[in-house]
Amino acid sequence: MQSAAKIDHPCRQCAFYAESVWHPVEQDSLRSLAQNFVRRDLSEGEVLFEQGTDNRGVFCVSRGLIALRTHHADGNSTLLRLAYPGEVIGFRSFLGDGQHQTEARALTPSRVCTVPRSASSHLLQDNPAIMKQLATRCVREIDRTHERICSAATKTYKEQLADLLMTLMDHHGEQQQKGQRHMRLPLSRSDLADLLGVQPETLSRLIKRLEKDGWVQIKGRHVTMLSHPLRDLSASIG
Amino acid sequence: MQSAAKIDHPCRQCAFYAESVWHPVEQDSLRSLAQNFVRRDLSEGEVLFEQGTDNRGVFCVSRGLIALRTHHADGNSTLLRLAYPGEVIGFRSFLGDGQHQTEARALTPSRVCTVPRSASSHLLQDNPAIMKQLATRCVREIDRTHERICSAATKTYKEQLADLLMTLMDHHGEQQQKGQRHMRLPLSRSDLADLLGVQPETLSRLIKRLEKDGWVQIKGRHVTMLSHPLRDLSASIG
DNA sequence: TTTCGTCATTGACGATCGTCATATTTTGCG
DNA sequence: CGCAAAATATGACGATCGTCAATGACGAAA
Repeated sequence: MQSAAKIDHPCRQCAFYAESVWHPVEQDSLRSLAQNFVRRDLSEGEVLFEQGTDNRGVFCVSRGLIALRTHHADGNSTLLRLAYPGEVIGFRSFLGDGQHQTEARALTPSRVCTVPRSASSHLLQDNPAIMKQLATRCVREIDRTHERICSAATKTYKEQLADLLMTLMDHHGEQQQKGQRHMRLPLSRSDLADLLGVQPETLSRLIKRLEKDGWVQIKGRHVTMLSHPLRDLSASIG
Repeated sequence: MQSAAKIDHPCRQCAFYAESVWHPVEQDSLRSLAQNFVRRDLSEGEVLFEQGTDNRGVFCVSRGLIALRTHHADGNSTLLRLAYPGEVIGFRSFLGDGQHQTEARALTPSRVCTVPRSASSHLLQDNPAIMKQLATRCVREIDRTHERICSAATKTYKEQLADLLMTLMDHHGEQQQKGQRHMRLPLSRSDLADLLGVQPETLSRLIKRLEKDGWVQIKGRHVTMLSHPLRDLSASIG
């Protein structure tokens, strides 16, 4: 854990900071909250918090990609969701029983803004505006899980994989040339399969099917896809 | 909408009331909140709120069973979740953009405690203790959706159906005699299939398989199951 | 009671998925 | 550069699911 960076706002990409700009009325309390921000950089594969440990605060993803995973009693585990930049994680245990029910691991080199529980719990707990912001985060996560349920009920695995690849490309796409976009895939095949709820062998065949359609090319962790047509894939595939 | 019942606590089963007992420190604000409770009885099939309408408050289910469903642009719809007694619904749109993204329909004759938005929005919005309660509701719903994701990833449809039937039996089981429990199934086959994410034909075959195991007997809406063995079904089925 | 419409079940068949086994590729390290 | 371990891909096969079509059961209204 680094020492707090108290000069200016330590995390301009942080959604908390952004909202303090959008809502000037609440700015004072949020500014004092920002004073307690701690910036932390995570290397690839580094764990932000482990399942079963005490909640130490609320985290906002600034850069990179964080995977939230639950480990079951039988040794298996499930990749619950990915946290992209701008999203807040850790509020579930912060508002709940105080214990992380998931493990948070950086899939790429990442940066998070930490609001330590010790330093500002009273500020978070007793301030209705900030409580509402946290509640809004919860609402967004509920929306996301609802969308996921609808996706699972409506779309095929092939479409879901296409959607996932497009979202990843939006966040991790590097350069764009000759109508193609490229990225380094931040997830392993196992993680991709886990996220879709299929077996790794099935995922491999899903990838092959997408490649046969010509929408995308995946070799190892190198992903290349056409810029525009893939955008319509989830709608066009029957 | 009925007129408010202001004598005593109108809804003793309501979780809001229950928590006001558990946390005496917050009792005053919650008692004044309870003054605004409106009790509303819903007949089977009646709609509590429709998708796309403005949020009119927060609802707590006292009795019965409420189905939350989203209608998609293509005419299809997805049954997102069931709300059992003690659960709070409507807070998503209350805390969010103010518009219901789901339709709430009573599957059985039900009773809900309504906290009208107009009467108590300031109380809900400006009181950190109540905001935290609402946030806690959000956390619980996130937990439930996470469990659902894990179930979908881990269990077979057969096990998921067994789990669902057991949960329904816990809430709607009527009498218990000779080691058997009985209930009137509160959901149609289509709704059951929707909740599991399968087609109605598949659900019918899932039921047939459960019946062949001898765990349960389902004729129309009449469900009879053994009291104890089914409890272990989800663990024993390989 | 009869009729009609809706809901539920059943059958058949093609497509997809899970599982196991085996090959191939990639990755990390010496 | 080369090797070993891990990750990924492929093949085969049984089980399950979705789809379409047809049948059967149930309830509401005449």
